[in-house]
Amino acid sequence: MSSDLGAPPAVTRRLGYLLKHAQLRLAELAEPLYEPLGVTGRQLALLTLFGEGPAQSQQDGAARLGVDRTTMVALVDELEAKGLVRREVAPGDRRKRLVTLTAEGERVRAAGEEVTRRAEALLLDPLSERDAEQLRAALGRVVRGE
Amino acid sequence: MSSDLGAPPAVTRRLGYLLKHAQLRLAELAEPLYEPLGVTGRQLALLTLFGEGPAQSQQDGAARLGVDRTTMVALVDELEAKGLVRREVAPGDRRKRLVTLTAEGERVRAAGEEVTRRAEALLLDPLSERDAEQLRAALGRVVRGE
DNA sequence: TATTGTTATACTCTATAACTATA
DNA sequence: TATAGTTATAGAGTATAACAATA
Repeated sequence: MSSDLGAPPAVTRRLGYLLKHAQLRLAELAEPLYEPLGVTGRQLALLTLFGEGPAQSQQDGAARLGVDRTTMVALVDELEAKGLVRREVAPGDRRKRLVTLTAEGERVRAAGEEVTRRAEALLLDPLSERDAEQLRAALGRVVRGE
Repeated sequence: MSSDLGAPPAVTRRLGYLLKHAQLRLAELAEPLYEPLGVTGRQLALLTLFGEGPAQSQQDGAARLGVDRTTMVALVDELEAKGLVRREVAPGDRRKRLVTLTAEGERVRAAGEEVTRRAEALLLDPLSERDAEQLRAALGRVVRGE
């Protein structure tokens, strides 16, 4: 009954390992599906971000996404180059740039939403409907720290 | 009753977002605790990997960790430079290098194991014991694709 | 003075290609 | 010929520092 008892502290049980590999698997499943849309998963996430609610500035988006504002510049550059978003000077504060979706951007966002749903379904396939919902809820609480 | 109905397709509900941010939060919580040990979370994961079961080659470790074998070279270099692991030519196949923990490496691994437990507990704090266990189980199944 | 966006730059992480030694 | 380890190198992704415009 020394350290040989009990399960070995397998790397594969660490949350760090599990989170990283779940992410890898999701990317593997989703990226091929995104490709026909001409965007990456990250770009699609940005379209989702800027597509919801009232127009947000780059800084707002960066904060919500948890990236630096300099990173956001490059990300928005990509989408703008593809004609999926526009930068507009914010009325009332001319330092800010509101990022809004073009008609094409909205089209891609909607199509991407559907594809994302499919990719997530593939990832969650091993789980029951209920377990999948609980996983999403648990992750949400953990991320929000509540 | 157009697209305004129903919940908005918030970025924060995407699995990609949730997994990434759960990982970020875990890193935030854990890294400060690892610092006194003089290792990063990644290095500790490697110690856990090579500390369990029979001695594994670099290639074995790379496969289990899901990284390239060239990446593994650099990772093992770091640990070797700190005197935490040794490379030994595998008896029976002199191409392979078995990675084994030094006494000091074993000491750090054990201390790190404890610290990891604490960091994970902090991350999972919002969840009940049972929900936390279900989260880990669900992630495990999703990662293994079963 | 502080904030938003921007650029230049550097750092981390990771992989691909080519080499050496073994098999 | 094929595999394990290694090196050199390049590509993502990200951040820090410094600057311009605006508040």
